[in-house]
Amino acid sequence: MSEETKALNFIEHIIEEDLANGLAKDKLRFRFPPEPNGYLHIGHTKAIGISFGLGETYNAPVNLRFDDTNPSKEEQEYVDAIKKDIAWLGYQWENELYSSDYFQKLYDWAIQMIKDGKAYVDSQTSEEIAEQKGTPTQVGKNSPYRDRSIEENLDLFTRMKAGEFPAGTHILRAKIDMESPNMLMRDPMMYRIMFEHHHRTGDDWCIYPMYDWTHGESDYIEQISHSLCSLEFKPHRDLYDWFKENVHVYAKDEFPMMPKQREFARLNLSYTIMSKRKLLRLVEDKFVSGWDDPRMPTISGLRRRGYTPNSIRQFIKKVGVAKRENVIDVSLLEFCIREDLNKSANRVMAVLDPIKVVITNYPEDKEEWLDAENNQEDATSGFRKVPFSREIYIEKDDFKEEAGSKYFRLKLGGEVRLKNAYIIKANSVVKDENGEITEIHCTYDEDTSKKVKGTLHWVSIKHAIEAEIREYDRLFMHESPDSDKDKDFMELLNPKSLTVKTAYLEPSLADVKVGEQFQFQRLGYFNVDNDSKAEKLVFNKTVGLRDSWEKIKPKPQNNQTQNKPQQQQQKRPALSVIQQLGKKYTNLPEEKQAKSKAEIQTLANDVAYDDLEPLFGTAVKKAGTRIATLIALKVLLKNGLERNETINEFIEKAKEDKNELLVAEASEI
RNA sequence: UGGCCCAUGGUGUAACUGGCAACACAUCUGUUUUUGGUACAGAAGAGUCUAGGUUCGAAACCUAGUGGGCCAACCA
Repeated sequence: MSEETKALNFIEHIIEEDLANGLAKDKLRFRFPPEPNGYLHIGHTKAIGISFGLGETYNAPVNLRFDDTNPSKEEQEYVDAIKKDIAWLGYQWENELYSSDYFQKLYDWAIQMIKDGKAYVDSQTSEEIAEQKGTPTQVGKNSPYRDRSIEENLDLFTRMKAGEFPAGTHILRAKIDMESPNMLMRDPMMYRIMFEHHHRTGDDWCIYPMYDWTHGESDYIEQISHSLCSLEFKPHRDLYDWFKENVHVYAKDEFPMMPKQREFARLNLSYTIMSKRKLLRLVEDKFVSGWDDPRMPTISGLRRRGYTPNSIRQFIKKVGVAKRENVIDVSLLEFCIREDLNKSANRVMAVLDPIKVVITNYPEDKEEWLDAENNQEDATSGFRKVPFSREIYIEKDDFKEEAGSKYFRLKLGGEVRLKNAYIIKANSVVKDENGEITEIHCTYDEDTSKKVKGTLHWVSIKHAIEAEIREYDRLFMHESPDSDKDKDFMELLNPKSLTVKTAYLEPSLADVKVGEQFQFQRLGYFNVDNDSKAEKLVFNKTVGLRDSWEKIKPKPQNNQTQNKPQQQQQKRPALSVIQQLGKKYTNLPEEKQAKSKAEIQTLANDVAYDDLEPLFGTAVKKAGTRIATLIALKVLLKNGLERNETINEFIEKAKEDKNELLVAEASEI
């Protein structure tokens, strides 16, 4: 709605256009229609964000409607979980509704359609019906029951409802077109018989309406203006419209507006799966502790992991809305949570992988309580006291006996600052019989004004409290575990997705409460897990801090994920580099042109003629690419390639070009 | 043997009825910093899948091709 430079997505464009064409703004109405058969996940937040977000920007009502037409799968538990998650995200629905609220109305309309010859009862088996339906490339055949009389249809259908027939014996179908290229239009099913207890209507019904019939008409009854769903429902749109137009004839006074279905691409996140079925399997096979395991992409999992509603809403905003298949990099999600927590989380000190430091010139019985700032990003957050004493823990990673100048941390003979405390200098180490360092002996200096490169976090050993820390890595090793057709997704699981550690924390954390969030200084953001008790604290690592040291530090062993991108870059074929250089060629100043040219000439030595030839067909207007091709060609010729018809043609054509550089290059041959 | 949808830096999204391809993340440089964080400043990276066409001018419009996705549950 904002009047400023708007970068609207295609759905907003549609709405703006409808508004411009006379749709009253107060007629805008949206809905989010989950089926209560599972937990909501990060993929759903996109749909939620779109519809509820539209409601917020246009100040329009958004209904939460449970699409509960299949009692065999749906449960109240899921209804409750879904409501909780949406509310937690901070969205408010106008009405809490259920498709099952409309069962009677739907039934009445179905009767009307039978009377108008638009629906009929089919009494074949599901196999027979499936066979007659044809395939995407083959048309279907009419059912032998397609031309039953209206009376017979009415009789059968009312008896279906009355429970006179066993499940599977009859269905109600819309009479549309068995030869439609759209399979959904080949006399789709409207009702099936199901003797199942429904979580809301109990045993009132034994026939239940199908999705297409129910969903569209629910939108219609609620007078939804824009019904937004994901791409796979695109083919359903024809049917959505067909049902809608037919019912409109019966109800246009009561329900004047015809809703409009539009489809967007669903969200995919790298290294994670979104299928409810597969997520369920992770739960059932006990690979995770439950739907809310912090590694799960469910909303409840993210919540337990420490993701905030705000961070998720930001994420959805940044992800955008379009119709293109996409895979969002998890780093974007991580950026969003860091951005949020950076402002709000208090900083504390915790050592996850301890090594003991003895400050030899600090008196044994002395202790001091030093001031520590809670959050420098938040002026109101204040200070707390942290205890300092002769023996402290620092991270193992923060000490090396010897290290280069790029290592800012503690090394023998070197100095570092202890955050909120003194500057220490490492003098010697104590080792055990295996040569493992057990203690680092340091001396401290009370002058804290000195400039030192590194600052370490630490914890006084005698004041430290222990806690369990759960660190998480991605659940899958594969970038898109959902789409690998050769492998079952369970094979792609990361066996090291959970690491449990015992950490030492500063004592101010003694009475934290479940859900509280902190930044463990220099390590990352952590929250107090549901399992945490006063006697045994448990923290989850929400996300690490950005770590530029991690990227540059010398790596002891090959890390697969780190090496992969580099390999790809090295493998980049010479020809594609030449093409790229060519693209920019004509825009470069002369000296850079010369440089590019030299580079192309070098690269050309690694190019085979067969690979180069296709470039001769480059569009005329892409002069740069043609120049690069020409330069490379000249190298090949010089290396002994024989001229042929194609080559001559290419050169002649170049000579006639309007681009002078190209002509010049061509003339040199 | 079909129908529909999609194609813009590594990733994701923009570019209003054709007019210098922008923003975010990621990457890389610096500066500041008692977090190798944050903040700030900057850099690199795309002639918009290909080929034709329309036009003074095309990422956008048209045609064809290529590539990807979706469509055959008494699921939603």
